[in-house]
Amino acid sequence: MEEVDESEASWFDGSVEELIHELLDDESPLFVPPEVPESQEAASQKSVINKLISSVYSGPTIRDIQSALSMSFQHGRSGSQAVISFPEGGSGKMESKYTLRIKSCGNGLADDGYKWRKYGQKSIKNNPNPRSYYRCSNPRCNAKKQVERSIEDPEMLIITYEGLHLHYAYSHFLFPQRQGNSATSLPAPKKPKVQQAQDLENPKVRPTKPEASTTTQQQQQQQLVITGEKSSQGRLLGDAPPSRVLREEGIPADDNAQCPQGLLEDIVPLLVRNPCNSTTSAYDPQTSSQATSLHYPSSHSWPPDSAHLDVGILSNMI
DNA sequence: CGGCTTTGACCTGCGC
DNA sequence: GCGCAGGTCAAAGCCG
Repeated sequence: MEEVDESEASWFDGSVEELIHELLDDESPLFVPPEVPESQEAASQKSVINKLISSVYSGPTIRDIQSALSMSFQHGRSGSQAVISFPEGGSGKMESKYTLRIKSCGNGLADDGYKWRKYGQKSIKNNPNPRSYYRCSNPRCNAKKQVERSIEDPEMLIITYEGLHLHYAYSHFLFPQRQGNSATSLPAPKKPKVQQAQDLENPKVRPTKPEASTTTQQQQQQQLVITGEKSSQGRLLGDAPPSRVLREEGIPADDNAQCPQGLLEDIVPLLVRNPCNSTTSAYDPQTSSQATSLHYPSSHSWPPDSAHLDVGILSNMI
């Protein structure tokens, strides 16, 4: 693996445009195979695998991210605000991990197009809100995510993704033609049970009437805040499936909105890319699952009413 | 009946 | 080595 450039690991505290310019220096694909201490044999095996992955993985690049983010901000209407910052990185250990912070005013759930299965919940020290652990329900996929609420802002969801999805997003298969909004195209979520689960994860914050709050949510969507970490190589790293070619450059926003599922979705979740497409819909925040891990509809982990995104991308490299 | 959530127990890593 | 905190397991129960 390449050397860590500590200078790149510092927090970036500027506008999204500035960050994008920074990032554009790097045209490398986002997917970087993890590097861990390993035997020579294992290393050589991994090398072969990496080559295979490289041969089929041709994106997304930082430019793709830029494209997506730009699109998101366009959709976000006037007043969209994005602040991207990178914390100190370079712990030395590479992690295919990134965190997102989502300020939600609805059910507090989010949808990333994947189907998750909850496998644990744990109360965290100094945080009254428990942390939930989810695994991709695809048995061959090692992607995981943790969902917890911020201490400072109970409406803020902190979602940590880890691992790579070795498959397409479920929504890609189920709703390949859907128009822009994953949420609107979804069957109405069932699951009243959610409320119970929701109380668990968010005992203090109770969503008000979702219908009534729609307007407010749309207004709040105008604020988009992204923070995060990037790899010490200046490379964003997410749990992108390694097999999809993504070319968003030159694609009209609308076209892109019609095919929101893709590699980029794994890096920049659906809502980040189309934050405003997911308003007023059949999506009922009150009935959607807290667990985000039932069937596809309820497994959508990005609430259409999310008003505030705080994306952090962790990828500490050696 | 299958798939999922819940939840207590167990495992593991880390700091002291 | 011990204790704590975080992460995972797995049995039980729920739900459609």
